[in-house]
Amino acid sequence: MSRPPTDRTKTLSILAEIFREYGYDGTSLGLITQATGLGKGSLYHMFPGGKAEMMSAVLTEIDTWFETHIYAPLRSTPQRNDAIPSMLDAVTQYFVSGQRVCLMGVLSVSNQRDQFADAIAHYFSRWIEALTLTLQQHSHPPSQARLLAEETILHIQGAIILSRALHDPALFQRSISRLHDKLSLRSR
Amino acid sequence: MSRPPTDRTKTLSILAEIFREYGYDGTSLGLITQATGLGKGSLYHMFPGGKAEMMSAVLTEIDTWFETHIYAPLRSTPQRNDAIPSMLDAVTQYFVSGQRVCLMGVLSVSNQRDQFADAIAHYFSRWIEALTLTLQQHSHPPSQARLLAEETILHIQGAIILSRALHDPALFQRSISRLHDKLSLRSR
DNA sequence: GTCTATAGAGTGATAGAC
DNA sequence: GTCTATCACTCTATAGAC
Repeated sequence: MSRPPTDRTKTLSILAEIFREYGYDGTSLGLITQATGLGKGSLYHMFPGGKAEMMSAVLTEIDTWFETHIYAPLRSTPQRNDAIPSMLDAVTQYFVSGQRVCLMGVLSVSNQRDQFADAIAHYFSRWIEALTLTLQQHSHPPSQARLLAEETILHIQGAIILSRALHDPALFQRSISRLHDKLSLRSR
Repeated sequence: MSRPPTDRTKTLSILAEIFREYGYDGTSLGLITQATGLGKGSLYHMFPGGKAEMMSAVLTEIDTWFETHIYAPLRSTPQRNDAIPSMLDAVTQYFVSGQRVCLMGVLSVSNQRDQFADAIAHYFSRWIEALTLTLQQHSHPPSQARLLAEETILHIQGAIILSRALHDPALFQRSISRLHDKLSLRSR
C-alpha cells in the first residue's frame, strides 16, 4: 500500500505554502492530502497532533531558516558594510517582493496568535536582537539601535501588507529601498 | 411574535469585531448567531449573500468611518499644524494601540484578498491620497509626499503586527511617536 | 513473526445555505 | 430548523523491511 518514502522536508515546505496561502482555518486536511499526495494516515503518522502540529513544525522550519540565513550572518559579521543590504536582499527574495506573505506576521493578527505565541515571539525577538547588534556596529547608540531595529522589521511587515493590498510589488521594492537609505545614512 | 427591530448598524459593529477576532474562515454562522442574538433566518434576510455579504457590509462601514474621521479632515484642513498628529491620535485610538487589528490589513494577506480586492484597494489608496495632499501642504515636494504617505501607512500596519506579535502595546505607541517625529521634522 | 509507514473508509460534529 | 457537504480526526487493513 505504501510507496515512495516520505520526505519530511519536502512535506513541510508544501505545508508552509498551503498555510501561507489559505491561513490556518482555511487550510483543510483535504487540501493538504491533495497538495502533498499523502493520505491522512501518513499525515497523522508524521504529525500525531494533527493540523496544529503541522503548523508548529512549519513555524519551526521557518524559524530555523531565518536563524541560518538572516540572524546568524547579522550576528557573526555585523561589522561588514553590506550586512544590512544583504539582509534586505535576502528578505526581498524570501518574500518575493511582498507577494509572498510572512506566516509569522499573518498569525500574529489572527485568532491563532495565542496558540503559537512562543514561536511568533521567538522569531521576531531574535530578529530584533540580531539587527540591533548590527546597527550598533554601524555607530548607532544602543538605545537608538533597538528602536531602529523594531522600525525596520515593522516596516518590512507593513510593506508586505500594503503592496499586497494594492497589488503592487513595486511598492514593496521602493519601500525597501527607502529602508536601505534610512539605515545606511547614519552609518558613515 | 413581535420582536425588537433589528439595528443594522449595531449588527454590523458586532460583525466587524467578530471578523477582526476570528478572521473570515474562522468566523462561523454559529458564532455570529451567538454574538448577535439573531437567528440564521434574520441574518440571511439582512444579508442574502451570506457570510461574504456580511464581510462586504462590514468593509463598507469601515471605509465610511475612515472617510469621515480620517480622510475628510486631511483633505479639508490639510494646512492645520495638527492635521497629522490628529490623524495619528485617531488611528492609535481606533486600533487600541495596536491590539485591535486592521481588518483591511488582515484581509490583504489572506486568501480572501481577491474576493474583497476593491474594498481593500479603495481603503488604502484613498488614505494615501488624502495623506499625500496634507504632506504637500507641509512643504514636502509632491513626489516625496506620496512616498512618505505610503511609508506612513505601512508603518502603521507593521506596528500593529509587531506589537501584537510581541504582546507589546508600548511598541505600537513608540513607533507611532517616531512616525510623528519623522513626519513633522521636515515640515518646518 | 515484528515494526513502521501507508491509504482511505468511517466517525460524529459542525459548517454554510436556505 | 433542516438540509447536505465537509470538517478534523480515528481506525482498520496492508504493504514492505527486518
